[in-house]
Amino acid sequence: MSAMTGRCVAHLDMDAFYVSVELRRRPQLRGRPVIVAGSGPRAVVTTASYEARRFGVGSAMPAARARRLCPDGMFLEPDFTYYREASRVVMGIVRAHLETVEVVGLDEVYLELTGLPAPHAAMRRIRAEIEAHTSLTCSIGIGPSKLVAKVASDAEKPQGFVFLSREQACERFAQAPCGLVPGIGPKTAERLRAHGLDTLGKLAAADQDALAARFGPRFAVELQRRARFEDDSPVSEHRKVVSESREVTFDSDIADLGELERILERLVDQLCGALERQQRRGRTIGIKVRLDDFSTHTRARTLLGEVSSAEQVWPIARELLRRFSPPRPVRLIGVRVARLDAVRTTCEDQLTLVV
DNA sequence: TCTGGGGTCCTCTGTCGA
DNA sequence: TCTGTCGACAGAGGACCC
Repeated sequence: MSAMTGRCVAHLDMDAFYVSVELRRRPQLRGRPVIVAGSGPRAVVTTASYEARRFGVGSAMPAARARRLCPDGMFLEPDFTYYREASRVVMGIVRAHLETVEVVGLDEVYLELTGLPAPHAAMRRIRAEIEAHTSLTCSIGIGPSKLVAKVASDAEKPQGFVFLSREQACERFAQAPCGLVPGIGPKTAERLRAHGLDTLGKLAAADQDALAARFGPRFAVELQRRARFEDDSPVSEHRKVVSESREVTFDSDIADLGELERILERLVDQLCGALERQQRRGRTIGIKVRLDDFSTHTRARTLLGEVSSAEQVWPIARELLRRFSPPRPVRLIGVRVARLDAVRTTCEDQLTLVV
């Protein structure tokens, strides 16, 4: 626990979650390289078992590439209904032990432990209970902030249990690439590398003014704070859902506007059906179009009042598409309703409602 | 061999009214 | 009355996350 502030946060991250859930109902696959990925020509890998990762297979990789890297791998179609149910059980166990939990996706959660008499023991109990009830394992990181806890939980996967102070995190990851830290993605890491900042230690020690000149004053401060593992963001149970969308990538590109309109109308129906079931309404209607050169274009219109029905959304979405008039074949089309009213608030609600 | 789906947040730019 | 500026919004693009 941090001596100065007394703050204590845990990050609990399920190990190869989707694959592990699949292995419960297909135990004969244990020990084999298992890859959860879509089956279409443009599918990507959702999760790979640790055995598959040894072949170089990783999340977000095109499934076609994964098949080449790991031809004997067992490829499974994602079954999100099944994963959501498993997640609900895990999160139920966590909530039974602790009050302040922030669910991030199906397989990870931040926990506020500040004030607990024995936070480490509490986390070991939670982990044991999850494993006993679900046969699923997780990794746990504990630190004085969400940032330290998150990086600590990743450090010794699977089944890790890592406790670090901020200072220990700085020391342990000083030689690590900047992209280790959440919020520094591939693009930013590459830009940093181009300026000689290839490790978190170098970024943490970089000259603030020089950094600001290259990345802008605000982003520079944020980058350096992350490199120094400085973070005081709260574990917040209530996250406002501000938009909802549906999109689809085609197996092959589509140039015909009439066909695009028919597909967009189906997406509008799906989205509006979900919104109406949730009794949610929004003021901004948007479309998204990805062309065959992978450039992404969005068009949006904000209305005076809130809407949710397909009868209201579809004419606007259609007009946005017609006005954009895709100049090249289209590989993805999507529709979005944003500036949603504030009915549903927590991530958990969102996860359970979308089923 | 290209690159999902569903989100959030940030930045830049243009517009408009005070 | 003219001009500049400031803030709020909206739209678009992009980075990032799971």
